[in-house]
Amino acid sequence: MDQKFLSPYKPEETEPRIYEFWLKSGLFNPDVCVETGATKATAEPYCIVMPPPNVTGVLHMGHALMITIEDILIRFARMQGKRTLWLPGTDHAAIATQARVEKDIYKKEKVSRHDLGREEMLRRIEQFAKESHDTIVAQIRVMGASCDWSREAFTLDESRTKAVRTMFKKMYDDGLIYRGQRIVNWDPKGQTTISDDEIIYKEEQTTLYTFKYGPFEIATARPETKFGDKYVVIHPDDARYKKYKDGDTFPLEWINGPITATVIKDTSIDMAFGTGVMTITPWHSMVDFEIAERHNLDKEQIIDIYGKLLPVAGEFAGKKISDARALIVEKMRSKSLVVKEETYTHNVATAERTGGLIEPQIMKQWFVAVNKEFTLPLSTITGIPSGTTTTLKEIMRKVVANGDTKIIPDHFDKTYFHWIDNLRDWCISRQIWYGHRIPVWYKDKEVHAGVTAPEGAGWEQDPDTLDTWFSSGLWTFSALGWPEHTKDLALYHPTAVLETGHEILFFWIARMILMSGYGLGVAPFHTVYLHGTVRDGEGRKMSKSLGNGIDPIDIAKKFGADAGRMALIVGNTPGTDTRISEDKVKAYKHFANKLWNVARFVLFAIDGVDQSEPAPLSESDRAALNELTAIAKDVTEDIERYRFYIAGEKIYHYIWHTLADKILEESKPRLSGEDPNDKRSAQYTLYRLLESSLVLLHPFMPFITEEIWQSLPNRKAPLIITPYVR
RNA sequence: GGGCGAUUAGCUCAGUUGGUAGAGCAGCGCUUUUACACAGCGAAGGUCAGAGGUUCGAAUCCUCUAUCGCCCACCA
Repeated sequence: MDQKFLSPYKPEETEPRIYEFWLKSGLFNPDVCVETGATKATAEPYCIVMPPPNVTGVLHMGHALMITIEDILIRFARMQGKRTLWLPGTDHAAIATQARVEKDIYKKEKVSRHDLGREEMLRRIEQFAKESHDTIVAQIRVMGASCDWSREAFTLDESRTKAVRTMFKKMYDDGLIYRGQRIVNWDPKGQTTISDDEIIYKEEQTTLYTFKYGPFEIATARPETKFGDKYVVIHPDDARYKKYKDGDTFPLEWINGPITATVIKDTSIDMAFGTGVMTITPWHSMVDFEIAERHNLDKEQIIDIYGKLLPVAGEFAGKKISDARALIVEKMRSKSLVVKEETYTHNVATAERTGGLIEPQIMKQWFVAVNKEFTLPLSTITGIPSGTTTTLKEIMRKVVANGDTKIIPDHFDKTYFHWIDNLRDWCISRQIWYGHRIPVWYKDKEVHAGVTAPEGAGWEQDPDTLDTWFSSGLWTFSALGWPEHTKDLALYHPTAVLETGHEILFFWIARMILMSGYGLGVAPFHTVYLHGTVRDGEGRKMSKSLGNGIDPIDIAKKFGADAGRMALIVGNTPGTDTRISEDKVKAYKHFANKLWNVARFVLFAIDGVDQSEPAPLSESDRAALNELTAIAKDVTEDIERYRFYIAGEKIYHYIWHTLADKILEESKPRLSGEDPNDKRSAQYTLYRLLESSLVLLHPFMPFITEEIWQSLPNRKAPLIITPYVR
């Protein structure tokens, strides 16, 4: 017996060594598994494309949970003999990464990206992204992830750029991508548009002013936008204003002098709010914009992209809106137009990345039309046969509704449908520098969309970049080599499982379904497994400001990655938040040591002899072996049904409280007893039970199980490719 | 405002198709017995948020109420 078993288990010594052993074996690569005969070439393919972590810094425990679940699925599939590929990668995360680097640079050097220029700024971001990437890869390795590093992809590398441009052109040619004047969420601080999903609403206390507006009274929290308001909107059923007809005009005295206003009747007005009358600012409000669109009204810009007032504001032109508000109210007072001022609490839209106050603007942007009909030439999507006319929205809906993709836990499909049904056209252009530049070139009135720049001089590329979710949406197939017809793509797509946090169901999962459904005519994955948020011991979200974040590397150092993995998995049901504390991890470190000592005992008991030759068994030993067979079957079924939280616990419980506490104890007198047959039966049984336990536990605690496996007598194949059910 | 989920032992959570409640941690008592004190053995601890209903039988299915959490939308 190896001397190392005489002292307690040391994960910090074992884990890096075992990971190196796996890397050297090449067995993370399915092609190597086929070459060495570990996997049959004809075996069923099984693929997970890793959700690419953002290269914005370091991984947190949420990523650790993701890595653990996926590694369990992957190791389980590989041990079942499937042709198993786990493809790792990272995401450039355009806005998030640029904002992070801009912040760092400003903190250190007090300069903005505009001071540095596009080229230098991009150089700095790429440098940061590379360092962050290396950190992330190191963290993923520490967790024991058995992913194929030879296939690693990046959402902004050459191959993925080609995929993005190919998809853009295809959608453009199909009329699904268009450029239009539309109201967008403008972040004056970040100087970019952002998507609806990147907005965070913050509660704010402000003053609600009621102004006299001709014969009406109107309420507003934003006096500084009111300069151009020349439409007054009333609900058609509002009895108080029956005498005013749609289209009536009337003169009135307004902020900078007399204007003429027009009455508009629209059912979107809430009669119960304030006076039931409002004026609209279509250029700077989503709701107002929609009213203006419905009635074909004029739209006028009041505020520029830096948050300053335009000449329409007269004497206030050039002032920042934050400074202008009080001055405008003062002027309104002097003209006796202020009727009422009251304290008012409402939510203001802010940008998730920069914290800037969102100012809606009408701008020329690129959009993906989600309701526009087109013909899908080749499709295996249930309910959308090849050659039928459909919409992107319909694809997103049917893939989930008809079960091509199953979401776990299933109650999330309600949330998903709710989102799909309220979906508007997707604004995909961003005014930032880091990311995929829009593959469109202009020359005078000519527009060229393509994978490469057009021939000839005088073409200028669109300065904007694409929403990062555009490239993420292609991930399942771009990572496998699309648009090239690669062997990997044919073999591994659609992928088996997409495992991620539920907070990106809309951002990402819906868009992957859109892209794969549209581009390839298939659902990108059979199953979506959504894990919950990992919280600290007190139930708080882990964050930098609270300082309660746990680095997976620290956990691995202190308790072992195996223990960290078990702590994240056991009792953690899909879609539900989980708490992680050092106490819980410590418990599984103890378990690792328990298993270590079981191995020590068994190795000692078998006298260093290979016990794989069957022996005549006592009745109780036969029962013990049968019991384990039953547990193995049970656990296999649990994993197949994505119940890792219970599978892990069952194996834990078996090893500790059956194998160690009962079987081991009962074997002691038999091992030192007089009956050689009984001793042999006990030895064989102990050996078999240990062996099977290691197999069962391997997907959960890969390091220690492989380490012990390697110490068994006459061991040839690594545990990582040993069949799961024997 | 709309939607989703949760409420089970002191704490954190399981409980798969309905069959008189389970685990870890903490705590209590005993034990340093030659695999392990990162341990063993033992005991204790819950009217399963509340009310009503379906059923031979409900933590589990249905209705309502309360509390908490999350997501979406956002009112001038």
